[in-house]
Amino acid sequence: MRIGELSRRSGVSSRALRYYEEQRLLRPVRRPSGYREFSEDDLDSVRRIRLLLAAGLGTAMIAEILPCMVEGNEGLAAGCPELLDALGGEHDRIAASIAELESARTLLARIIATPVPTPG
DNA sequence: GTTCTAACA
DNA sequence: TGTTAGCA
Repeated sequence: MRIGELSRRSGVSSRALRYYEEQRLLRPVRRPSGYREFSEDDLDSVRRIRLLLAAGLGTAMIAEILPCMVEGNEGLAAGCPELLDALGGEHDRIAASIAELESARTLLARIIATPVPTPG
């Protein structure tokens, strides 16, 4: 299928799909016309890419993970255990970010709740 | 009309 | 990432 169809079926803009190719997340073949030709599997790939992006992963990491995912599943294939370490690191980074944000929120709430001393 | 690349906002 | 220009 061409980029327009994949875009419609995936709900992802053609601009984004070209970007994913540039980031080597997708490898469509080229027709003699120069048009990209995507496979049915690419539709699943796009869904996974969106899932992984939503999980806060960068395109480089996603490029490594994608080949390790199988069929309709969103889990990792047994073949790439080394990725679990990297993902664990990502998980920890997110946890650290959450902790910082919670701290900031608590501080802000305290500042908001603290009454200004009235002169006198 | 659709897609392509490149470039700008 | 959206949009636009100029092609094929």
